[in-house]
Amino acid sequence: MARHHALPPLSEVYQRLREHFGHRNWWPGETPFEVMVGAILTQNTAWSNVEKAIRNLKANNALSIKGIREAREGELAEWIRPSGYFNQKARKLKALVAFIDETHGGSLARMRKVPLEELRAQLLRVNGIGPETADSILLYALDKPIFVVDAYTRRIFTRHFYLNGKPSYHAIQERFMRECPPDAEFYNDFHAQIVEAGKSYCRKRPLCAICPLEPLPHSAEQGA
DNA sequence: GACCAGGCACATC
DNA sequence: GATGTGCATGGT
Repeated sequence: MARHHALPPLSEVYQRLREHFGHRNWWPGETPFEVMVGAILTQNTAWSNVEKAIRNLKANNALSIKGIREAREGELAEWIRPSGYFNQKARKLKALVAFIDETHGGSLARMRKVPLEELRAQLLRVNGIGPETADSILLYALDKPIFVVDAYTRRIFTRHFYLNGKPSYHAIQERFMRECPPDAEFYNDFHAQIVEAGKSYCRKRPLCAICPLEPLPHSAEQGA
């Protein structure tokens, strides 16, 4: 089914979300490194589970570059067990720290100085870091102006006819970054608004009353 | 007891 | 390049 009139620009979508949810300026995490760890632990996992894992890491003084460097992978896995996929994620945390050590001398300050595109390419080579995790780290831990695409983004904007078919991660990211100013603060809050809206979206229903976006008569998913 | 959640690597065609 | 599968916990 096609739309017969023009969609509001993405900036207006952002404004509507923001009026509904208020400013988020978001990512739960006290330090940039904690944000990086959270980005890995939350892969395909509810944040409530990640919180338990983060608490365990803190309780064992392991939520730091040094802490993860010195921990054995086995005990790391036990600490992060509540976040699921704990064996894989323990390996991923080790890989992240090894990358920071080997490529940036163990310094986030040095890492932050690397230009966006180069740093993104470096991150994508690290085991366990794919496009979304890389972009979450760049935007939320390092304040780089890059738009994070996630399952909520895909679902919501497909249902509201901004996306058709099954566009790639890159295609969706391009769409947002072409229409929006390259501003880290803006990308930060926009993505936060999308997550907030996504959480209140019922997965199986075309739309929810709470969704501040324009109500639609039917779902746009499944090639409609 | 299914089904799901802020993915990713790897195998296979 | 597209598609399928394993990874694993805790909440609904």
